[in-house]
Amino acid sequence: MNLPAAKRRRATGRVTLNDVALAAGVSPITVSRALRGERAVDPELVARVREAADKLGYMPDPAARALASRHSTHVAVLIPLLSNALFVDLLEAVQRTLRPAGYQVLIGVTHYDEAEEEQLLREQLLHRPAGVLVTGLERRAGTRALIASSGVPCVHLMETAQAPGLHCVGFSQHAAGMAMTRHLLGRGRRRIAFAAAQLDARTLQRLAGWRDALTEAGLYEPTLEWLNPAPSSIALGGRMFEQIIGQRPAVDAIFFCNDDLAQGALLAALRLGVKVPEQVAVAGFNDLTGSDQMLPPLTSVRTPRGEIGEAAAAMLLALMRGQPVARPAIDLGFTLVPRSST
Amino acid sequence: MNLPAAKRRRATGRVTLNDVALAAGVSPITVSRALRGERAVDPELVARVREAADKLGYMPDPAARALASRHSTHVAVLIPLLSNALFVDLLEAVQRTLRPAGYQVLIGVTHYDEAEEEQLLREQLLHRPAGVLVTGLERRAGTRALIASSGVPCVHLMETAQAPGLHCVGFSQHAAGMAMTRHLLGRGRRRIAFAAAQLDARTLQRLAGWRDALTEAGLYEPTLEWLNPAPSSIALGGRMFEQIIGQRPAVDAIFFCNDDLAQGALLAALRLGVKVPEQVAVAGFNDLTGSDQMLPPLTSVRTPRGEIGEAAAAMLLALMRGQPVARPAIDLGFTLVPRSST
DNA sequence: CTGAAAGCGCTTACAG
DNA sequence: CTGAAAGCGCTTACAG
Repeated sequence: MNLPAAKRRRATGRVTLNDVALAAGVSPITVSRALRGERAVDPELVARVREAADKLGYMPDPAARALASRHSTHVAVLIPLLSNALFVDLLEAVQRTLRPAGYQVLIGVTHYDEAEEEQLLREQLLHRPAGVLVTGLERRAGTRALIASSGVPCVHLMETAQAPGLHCVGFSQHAAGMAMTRHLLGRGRRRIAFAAAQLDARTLQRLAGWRDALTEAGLYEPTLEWLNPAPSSIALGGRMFEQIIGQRPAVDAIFFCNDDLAQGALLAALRLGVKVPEQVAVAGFNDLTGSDQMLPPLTSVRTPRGEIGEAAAAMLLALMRGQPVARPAIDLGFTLVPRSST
Repeated sequence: MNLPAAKRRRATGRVTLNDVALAAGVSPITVSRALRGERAVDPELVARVREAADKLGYMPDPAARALASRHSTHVAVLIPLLSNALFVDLLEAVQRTLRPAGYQVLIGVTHYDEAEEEQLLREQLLHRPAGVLVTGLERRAGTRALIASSGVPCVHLMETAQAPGLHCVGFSQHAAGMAMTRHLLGRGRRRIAFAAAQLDARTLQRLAGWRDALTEAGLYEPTLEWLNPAPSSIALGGRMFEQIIGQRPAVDAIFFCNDDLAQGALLAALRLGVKVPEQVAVAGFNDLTGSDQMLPPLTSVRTPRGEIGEAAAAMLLALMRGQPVARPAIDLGFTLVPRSST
């Protein structure tokens, strides 16, 4: 190895494609192709290259690869919050599916802020991600344009709709809102309040489902809506419960848009001595951890976020590989979980 | 713009450093230096370059930058779980500090598995991160060697210790364990059980703190330790509470290693009709969301994870910039939060 | 303070 | 099926 000094000047000590090529006695480009399993390379050469690569401990440099191919192995994932267990479950499932396929997940937390989402996406796109996963279907026109013009494959999480070129995995938030409301109606409740925080797009779809179910039953009344734009939390659920019970004692059921609110409500009921479900039924959404441990156990809707994360990641994988996608819009449904709180 | 075809062949349409250089009438290298604020560049030139870059909407390519400089703008962060709010708070603080400085966070979830941690780090290191953040001080020798030989600056989260070359931000888990135990002793408790799940390094340090405080008081007894390697959860806390109360009715206080367990215990107590704190006091750790809403509100230890995330990220920032670090080991303390459960 | 040259480690696009 | 050439878009190291 008598390379001229100039050749060694910036040597990083890293094992490169070239080293493998020399060891295997082929050209670098053949190593590249053999290792990526691209095109037809003589199986015997592939074996020789593999062996040399293993022996030298060769690992491709993602930066060089990204620069040359104009695609990194990053996948950008944009979620509203990390403090909602829902999105953590989603993320874990995405990571579980994408990592073994050789992709790195870049997480962006939008805090339910459309401007922040656009800014994050703009930054992520600089890294030439191989794919993008975003939460929900609604966003700024600028953000949508950014995605479209980037040409990067994109799958939408948590909601589902049919539209040309749209890829999404989720379930009908509206139908889930209706289902829970009908469950409460089925238990004989007549004054069913809807209590929500955050008021993001999906919460509003559940609200619409509740509204439609009550209207259908001839029991809809605008004053039964309790909407609070503040972030969802156990403490807020307690306050909302006190408020509703205090101002509308005739309410006989409260459908909270998320389990943390409902859990807070159950704790407040215990504190206040309000009997659940005798005096008022309490229902939640998402079936978060702890809901089955509450007193009484909380009726909720189990949402398939793990499955959504996996299916969306699998769909993105196909898109990134240029493979055909059988169903571009997947509805994974939901499960009503009746417990003693209703 | 009459470039020969060959010049345009692989044009990406992206605005490059070269485009800015042409527009500003300087060499590309001067643009590079001006934009990075490196060395002394004529202020007038800097202004001209900035203007040209803004006008063209130039954004540097991270892959090209990483390849040439051998450092990406990624920071790898290794945490045990995303399903513990503690680490989510940590992560949010890290992101909040690192993103404005131009760094992207790559999250690795180790699931409390040392082999997985090593594997994740190995993958992350391929991306030539500018820095690494890891949770805790204990890990495999191989993982430590990987960090050391990479030469990438590394800061340790959640624990603190003095050692040459070691950078860490945290607090004394042992002292916190002692403090809570002494609080219980101060409330007249004499048979104080310690109930833990997961059994990671930090949990065991709290256990040691509990043990030392009880030994000091002449009240230590091995059978008061309830250690379960299963993942921590509200449901598990309920089961452990039932078990302890069932098998050792004389226990007059239980110190749970994490708030989720303690919350589950409080719910189980309600279910079983066990009076808290009259019959048995219940304490938790980390002061997680909802603990102040429990019935009775849960006594806990507030841990400064937000501050830890910020301080660690700031320290890493200094290391990545080659700046001196005043204090390589920062102890941010903790706060005992007494509530009605003890 | 500024620049021309070389190179980071890969892949694309073209030949054969 | 295999390869030589060129290039991806930056920064390093050396001069001046």
